[in-house]
Formats: sequence, C-alpha cells, structure tokens
Amino acid sequence: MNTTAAHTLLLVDDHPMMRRGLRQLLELENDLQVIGEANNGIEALEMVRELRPELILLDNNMPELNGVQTLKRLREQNFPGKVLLFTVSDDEDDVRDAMRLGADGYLLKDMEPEILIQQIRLALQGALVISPALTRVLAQALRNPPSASQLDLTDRERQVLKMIAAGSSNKVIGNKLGITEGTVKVHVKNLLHKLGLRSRVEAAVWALEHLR
Amino acid sequence: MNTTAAHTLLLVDDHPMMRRGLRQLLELENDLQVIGEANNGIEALEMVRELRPELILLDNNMPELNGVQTLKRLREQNFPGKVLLFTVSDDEDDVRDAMRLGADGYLLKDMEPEILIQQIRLALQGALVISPALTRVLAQALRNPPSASQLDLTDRERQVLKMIAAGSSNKVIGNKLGITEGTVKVHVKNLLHKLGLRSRVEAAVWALEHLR
DNA sequence: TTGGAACTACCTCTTTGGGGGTAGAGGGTG
DNA sequence: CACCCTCTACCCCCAAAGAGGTAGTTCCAA
Repeated sequence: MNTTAAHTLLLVDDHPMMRRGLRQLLELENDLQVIGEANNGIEALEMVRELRPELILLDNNMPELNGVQTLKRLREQNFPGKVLLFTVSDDEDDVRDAMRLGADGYLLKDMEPEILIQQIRLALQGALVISPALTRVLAQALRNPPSASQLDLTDRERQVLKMIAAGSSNKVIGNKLGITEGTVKVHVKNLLHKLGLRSRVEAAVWALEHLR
Repeated sequence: MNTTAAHTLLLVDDHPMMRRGLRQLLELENDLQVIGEANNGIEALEMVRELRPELILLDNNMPELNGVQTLKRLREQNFPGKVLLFTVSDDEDDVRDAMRLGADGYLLKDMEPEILIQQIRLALQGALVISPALTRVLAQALRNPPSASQLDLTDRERQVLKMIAAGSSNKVIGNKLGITEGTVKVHVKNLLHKLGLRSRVEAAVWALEHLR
C-alpha cells in the first residue's frame, strides 16, 4: 500500500471480457482501483453520479451511447474527473471530436498493457495522453478544421442516415417516416453536404463507423 | 495438478487486451493451458503448425484473415483440434458459415467468463457449444439454406466489393482496376445476386460486417 | 416582433446504378 | 476434345440518386 489512497477508476466497455482483462491488469497495480464497470454510456452516466471516479476509461464503439457522446454528456454535467477514450477507432473525426470535447487522452486498444498503465498514471497527474499512432491523424485533424462531424446533424438527418446505413432507398425511407421521397432526398442532400461526403454509400460507411 | 496433462489452447484475437483478459482468466484453471497467442488469422495458421494446440479460440473480426476464413484454411489443412469461434458477431451468415465449415462451437463475447470456461471444457470433451443467444439465428439459418455467403465470391468480385465499401463509384473502380465501368457493373450485378442483396449500399454494409 | 433553423414539398436537370441480354478470350478439368 | 468458369466488353432500358432551385409551416430565441 502507498501512503496515498489508490486512484478510483471506472471502466466502460460493452465487452465483459475486455473489462475483465482491464480489471485484472489494473488490479495488479496497488495505486489503481477499479470501483465500477459499465456496459454502455447510459450505465456509465448513472454510475458516475454515484461513484465519482477519478478517471474513466471509455470505449467508443458501444450501443446506446458511444464514447464521444458519453464524453459530451459528462462534460455537460461538469464531471470533474479525467476521461480517457480507449478504443480501436483511429478515425480522424472521433479523435477530433474527443479532443474538442475535452478528453484527457485517446488511447488505442492495440497498445501494450504495460504502456496503458503508464499512460493512465500520467493522465491522473494531469497529462494529456495520446497513442503515438495518432500523431498523423491529429495533424490531419488540425489541417481540416472545418469538418462538421456528426454532432452537427439534425435529428431528422441522423435518422435518415441510419436508414441509409441499413440499406434503405429514399423511397423506402420516405414511407417509413411518413414523408415524401423528395423530402428524403433533401435530407440526404443536406447530410451529405454537412459530412463532406459524395454518395449515400460513403454515408452508410461513415454511419457504421461513427454512429452507435 | 491433475493426473492428466492440461489441455493446450491457442488464442487468436487482434486485441492484446482481450487476449490478456482471456489468458488471465484461463490460467486460473489448471486443466487449461494457453500455449500461444496470435494477432490475426495468418499468424494463427503459422502457430498452429508449430504448437499443435488442442483447441483454438478464434475471434472473427480480424484484419488480413477473419475467423471464418481462418477456420476454412485450418480445415483444409486437416487441423485435428477443436476450433471455437469467439466473437461479437451474431450475424446469421457468419454463424452458418462457421457451422458449415465444421466449427466446434460459436460463442459470443458478451457471455460471462465463468460460462466460457465451462463451454471450453465441454468442447474439449467433444461437445458442440453454442451461445444460447444464437438459437434464433440458427433456426433462421436453417430456414434460409440458399444463401451463398462470401465464400462463393470470385477474387474480382471480392475486390470490387471492397471498393464499393470504400465508397467508390463504378467509374472510379473501373479506373483503378483498369477495366471499363461496364465491366464493373457486371461484377456488381453478379456479386449482388450471389449475396442476395439489392443495392450497392447493402453490399457496402454487408462488406463492412463480413469482410476483414 | 423579427430572424433563423428545421422540416416539409415541389420543380428541373444530369449522372449513376442495376437488370437483362450477347459474346469473345483464357484457364482448367473431366 | 468439349465443357465450365472467370473476366472482359458491349448493348438497351428504366429506376434511383444527387445537385440546384423556390417556398410554406412551425417553433424557438434574440
């Protein structure tokens, strides 16, 4: 035991096995204490209110509420602790959104466990920790500041986008939403413009990688 | 120690942290011994030749060679051990392909670790182990036998499919492949028919979920 | 109250996509 | 050899997608 109390951590990941691996890894360190695990963003927000962890390890790819969206909510609620994105995605938009929303770090899951421990300690000391593999992505993100990202889509556009990603045609989408095909085309047009994409296929791919 | 030697296992997953969790979990059991870890299908095939494990835990979603494709290669090489798919995907086609290719089990990553141990032991005894959550999917798969699945696509079709999933138009694909747009349309037509899909968007989604 | 954003609907226009067909060249294989 | 598969290329035809525009409604905030 150290003279200071152990730092309290919350793990957020939709894979129990991943949480298991993390917890067992972290419990070997006596200055780090996992005080909770959440399956998704919604659960995480609830647990944060009760447990007040010092640091949250946040997966990005989760159902209900993804990591970036969870981070946004946390900051809106003035959560005072550290938040580290810990995910497989090295997507430029995700990284940029996370940084803009005030993440304390962005670590990739393919890193060595020992490095992860080290980075968590640095983050707890107030450092901004980023996987070295992301330097190119960060530079790129700085070079393209005018990217809108999913956060600027309207509800309707996000709804249409999800249906595009499900493979639906404009006509089918219109029927399901109770609006005309023409109106759907307007939403598609606008959403493509906001995201800087050129076709619904690109939109579908983008949606699968960024939504949920 | 038991009177019999421990069973030898190979872990195949592209996430070091997931392997870590699995290994630490499995090492608590003295009848199970992890003798190797592979990052992807290619590595797994090499390690199998050297290590001859009794059982392989195989993630499906991996770069280079996915789980189902790795299973196919293993069976072609007459690998005598057990092979369990251990993945997040409950996709009907993946499950069906795995079963057709002679998987000894198909387990979902959201299961409880204790259950996983138990299922591995059953598999080693020769049982066919399936996550209960897959019963509906299995029934569905039996009801739709005429699905072709990715395994029947030609190399060219798979190549075109990947470019569709990258958001490329037929014209762009043609340019990149050095063939006419018309020929690309032929490949798209054939590939859509083989996969039972109706548009390139559906194909893109399918590709993202099944390829790599 | 004025302004703006979101959602809706319609218009025209061009490009792209997808189904159907035929067919030739090259590579295996029974 | 004949047969089959793959890849290539072309044809026609029609549906779908996407870019551009105008414009009405509602609702919220300055």
